[in-house]
Amino acid sequence: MSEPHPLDDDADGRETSSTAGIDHACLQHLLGYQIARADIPTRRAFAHRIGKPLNLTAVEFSTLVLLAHNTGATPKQLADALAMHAPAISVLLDRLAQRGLLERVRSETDRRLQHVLLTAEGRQLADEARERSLTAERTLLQGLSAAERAILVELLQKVAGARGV
Amino acid sequence: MSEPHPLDDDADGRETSSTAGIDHACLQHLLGYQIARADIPTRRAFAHRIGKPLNLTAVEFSTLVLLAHNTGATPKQLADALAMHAPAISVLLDRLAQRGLLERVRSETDRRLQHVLLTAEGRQLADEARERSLTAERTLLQGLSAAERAILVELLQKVAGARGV
DNA sequence: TATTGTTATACTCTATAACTATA
DNA sequence: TATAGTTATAGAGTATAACAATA
Repeated sequence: MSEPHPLDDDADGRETSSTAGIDHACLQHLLGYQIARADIPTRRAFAHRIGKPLNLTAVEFSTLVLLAHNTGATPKQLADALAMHAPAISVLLDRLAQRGLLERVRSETDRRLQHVLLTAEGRQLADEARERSLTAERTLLQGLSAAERAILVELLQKVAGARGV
Repeated sequence: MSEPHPLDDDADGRETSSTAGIDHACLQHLLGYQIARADIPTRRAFAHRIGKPLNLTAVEFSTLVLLAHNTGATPKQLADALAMHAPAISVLLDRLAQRGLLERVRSETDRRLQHVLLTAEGRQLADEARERSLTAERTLLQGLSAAERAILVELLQKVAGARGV
């Protein structure tokens, strides 16, 4: 996407080679396509800077950061915030608990509920991860000005809040 | 995301209820998080307007549209354009071929290559799908001005072209 | 009767290795 | 020796149903 014109044909009209790219101008205007494409370097940057070194998936990262700022959140709240289903959150929390990063305690006032609490180790990892996320973000968005970054985030928030159907 | 302040606590400092949302301001500035959130209504709109009525996944849709504008593209070119691995494209094309939407013909000049061609039915479905995508796009982005839409697409393209690592 | 959370299960996606046929 | 494409397979992610405990 950084090349000026990544089309197949040369200027003199030579046949398309099998290794050259094809023209995706027909999809460029579609938000879903652009989101999917922007997601690729974003996930790669996450994996490189956070995921692999800290052994965290994207949702594990989000869960830890959310819990660091929302002490005692319930699994249901996490599921809603992360757009995940209850069973997925359940096994996710199992995994993080087994690593000693968090604990689940029954609510006193409503014994159906649990409150999820980070351990000291969990909080430390959450802080480390969030710090790394700032570096990763800078590297990923170095082609954009500060104003452009702010606009991008704002517009994505508008899309996220859209009804869509 | 459309509410002004979707925080847990009421103004008088009442305790967080289990059903209220939690504060994700700590993640709001992260591009990966925003992309993941914007992806949700986008995929929902796709499924509602195109995926279910036309029985197409997002990559199947993209494949048909790409082929409609790049007659005779090779599986490798499609794999590169869609950021998919060769085996995934292989079974994807199998599925679409079995539905009578496309055909694969061996290249005369290099018999390792195939050229993928839409059938009349495939081309018709591609046209129908692309037409529906315009409607879906309008509905999804009705909260944004035309200028904002253009900026959003442009900024996402910049991100897609970023090195990121 | 409704809600929270768990377990079990199935289905899709993705990733890799191993193979063929061509060059 | 390298490339295009296929098959087989394993792994992760995601979805639903069935269940237990509590309200």
